[in-house]
Amino acid sequence: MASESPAAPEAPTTGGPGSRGRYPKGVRRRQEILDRAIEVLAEVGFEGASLRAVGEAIGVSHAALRRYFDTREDLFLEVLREKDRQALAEAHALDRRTLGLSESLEAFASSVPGLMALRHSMVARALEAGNERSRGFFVERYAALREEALRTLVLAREAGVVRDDVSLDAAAALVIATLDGLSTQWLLDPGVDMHHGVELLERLLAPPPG
Amino acid sequence: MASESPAAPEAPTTGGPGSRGRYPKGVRRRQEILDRAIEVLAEVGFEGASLRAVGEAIGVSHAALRRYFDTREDLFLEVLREKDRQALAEAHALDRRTLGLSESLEAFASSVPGLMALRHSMVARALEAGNERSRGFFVERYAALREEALRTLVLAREAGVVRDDVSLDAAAALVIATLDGLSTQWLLDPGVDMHHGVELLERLLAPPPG
DNA sequence: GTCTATACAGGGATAGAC
DNA sequence: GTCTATCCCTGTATAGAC
Repeated sequence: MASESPAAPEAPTTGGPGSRGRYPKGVRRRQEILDRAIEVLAEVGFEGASLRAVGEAIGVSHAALRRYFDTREDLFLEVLREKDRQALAEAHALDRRTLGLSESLEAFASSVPGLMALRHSMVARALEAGNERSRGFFVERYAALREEALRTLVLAREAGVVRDDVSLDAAAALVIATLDGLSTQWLLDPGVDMHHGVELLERLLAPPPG
Repeated sequence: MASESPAAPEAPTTGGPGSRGRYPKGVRRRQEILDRAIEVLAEVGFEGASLRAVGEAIGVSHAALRRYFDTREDLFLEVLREKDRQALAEAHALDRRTLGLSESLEAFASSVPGLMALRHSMVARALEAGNERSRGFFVERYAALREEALRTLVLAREAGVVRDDVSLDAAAALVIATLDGLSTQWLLDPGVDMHHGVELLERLLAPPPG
């Protein structure tokens, strides 16, 4: 039907002109590559994922990757962003009237090992000076996680499963930190039982039976 | 006095023969290099610390570094190990009859930003396949941290500041996870108040006033 | 517009000179 | 014990094929 000639491109998905991969065809291709990259990254993790290795696994040259992603870091961030989108979509189906930390735990740990290692590596990069993209991404991400946790905690308090004398803001940061920290320990040593820790926190947050 | 000729070396510090840097002279030199490396790493972090960059800052070639440390990863692990030793020595002076999470927090965050980023990067590496040295180091490290936390919790319970109905083992993992996770959030966004989170956990662990 | 081919600077690891 | 020279791999950049 409609011609896709460059003279009359369908509207770019974002306002920024001059960028690459903004027009429908390129957008589709970019998404294809991103999807494949997610699979590859899940397998090989951060270190094994040189642009050349990823490109070869996908069937393109490493230079082609950089047509769609400005930099290696960018590609990885997009992978994590996409994974977050998927996880969020799944989470939306969950019941929110209990604290549901254990469920959050599932979502947290559900990521394939490779992607968990990737995320950890990217957080580490974000902490180094001079990686502003990564830093911005994770600052926003953790802020969003805390907000999400806060919403859950508000509902949980209304349901009567959270003590009245705790700051929900502080509790939100604590919950995220717990999931984060316990998953690190568990990834290092599967003998560490994450559920014990999570259940403990859930119980500590609950109001005393009296 | 005593000759230091290779024919009659003073006893190696460890039993492993054939290793490098085992004899007094080499041990001293190795410690010198390690001390300097700690300073450099604290400044430049993980990414900025190529062997060539570290070597240049110290005044040796990158090849010389590898006389004392098998690999770059090895050098970094030794830096972290040495830092842990120092931190442990300082911690021994602390009062153990309160939970003292805030104090632990200080010790935790006291590391220079560069070293915190370094530690994070090395943990990330430990999670990837094929980095057995790093993995082993951090598996042991977290186990030691949990043990230390457990000892503190036992004393704290005797002092009456920890609820009777919580598993101290689970609490130990939880405490470490909290310090770990909160410090990540704080490093990313200094607007996050770690003390709030830590105090909350301390209060949640405390027995109800009734 | 999309991709390949190629060049470059810098990395860790290694061998051999002194 | 330390250095220089070298190897192969990396991310990044650019030129030009189609």
